[in-house]
Amino acid sequence: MDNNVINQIRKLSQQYAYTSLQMHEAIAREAGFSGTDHKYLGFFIQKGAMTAGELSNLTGLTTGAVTGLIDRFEKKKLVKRQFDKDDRRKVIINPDIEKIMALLEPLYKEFRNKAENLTASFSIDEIKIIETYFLRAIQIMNETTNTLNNK
Amino acid sequence: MDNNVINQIRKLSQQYAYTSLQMHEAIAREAGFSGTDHKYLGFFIQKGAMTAGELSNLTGLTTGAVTGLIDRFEKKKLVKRQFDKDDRRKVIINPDIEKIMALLEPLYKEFRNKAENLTASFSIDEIKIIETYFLRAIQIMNETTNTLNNK
DNA sequence: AATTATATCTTACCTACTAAGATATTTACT
DNA sequence: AGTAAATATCTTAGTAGGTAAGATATAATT
Repeated sequence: MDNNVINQIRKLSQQYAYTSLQMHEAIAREAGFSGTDHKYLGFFIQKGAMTAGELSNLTGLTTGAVTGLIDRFEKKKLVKRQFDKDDRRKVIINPDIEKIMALLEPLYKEFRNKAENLTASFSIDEIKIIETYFLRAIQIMNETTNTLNNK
Repeated sequence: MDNNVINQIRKLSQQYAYTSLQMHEAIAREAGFSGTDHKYLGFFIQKGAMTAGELSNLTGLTTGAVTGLIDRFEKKKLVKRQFDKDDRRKVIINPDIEKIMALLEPLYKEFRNKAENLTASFSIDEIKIIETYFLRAIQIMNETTNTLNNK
């Protein structure tokens, strides 16, 4: 295959990832999250309740850092700490999904509408192609990350 | 269009961006960059030489933070400070692209090979579709970011 | 020549991280 | 059961990298 085509896709996918990061940072800033906390908000929405230890594993942060993270979110009443009934050492982080959503949704709305329109502008067959690309690319990146992290 | 299809693409694109971020962080860690410096390496590769002020604008960091950033990169001999001949206030950051590449390339190699194979597994027409999706999505995200940043 | 503007650096302070150890609880072993 | 070891989270001390404000050096303006 033409190298230019491959290079073009490579550059576009890099740019896509970077632009996405920029947008998420802008949204987080507007929502009042300083620094890197926005990176962890997604976990609460995707995974729902989890223990502090699980969050530590997911994020790669030390348990001390997770304690601080929960403190900051709790102060904003976006999550609540609860002790596990069966193992009272465990701290279950209970996110207030509705509140988090209510905070973020207005900021995502513009993007979401446009993105939906973009998707809808493709045919089902075309979407299948995009889906396949995403799925395989995600797989490849995960493989690379795992290789590096287990070195 | 079917809402499930649209939702699926939305989730995949989110996951794609997040997975990409994870991979870049793993690569940066392996290359010996602490914290968030990896975010700025791309600027040097893409833009080449630039002044400290330009970097400050590009990154959104204060000039003080940029001074520290350049110091850290200079200590690793990945960039050099030079004074502008015509305006001696200006500090030109001269990246050693070859050295930066030599540092990163082995870590990207696995991913790059796999990504090229992935791209090559699609037909030209299919690639055009993926390209179009990326281009439009990038545009939409930039619009959203700009809207938020100018609020 | 004096004033103002600009580009970068310095300083003081702050936030969020890590590493190591403290605390509370559970599990395993005799 | 009683003791030791393991586990989950929190606390503390130290560090890195950020901001805001002001210092310094140079350039542009009047």
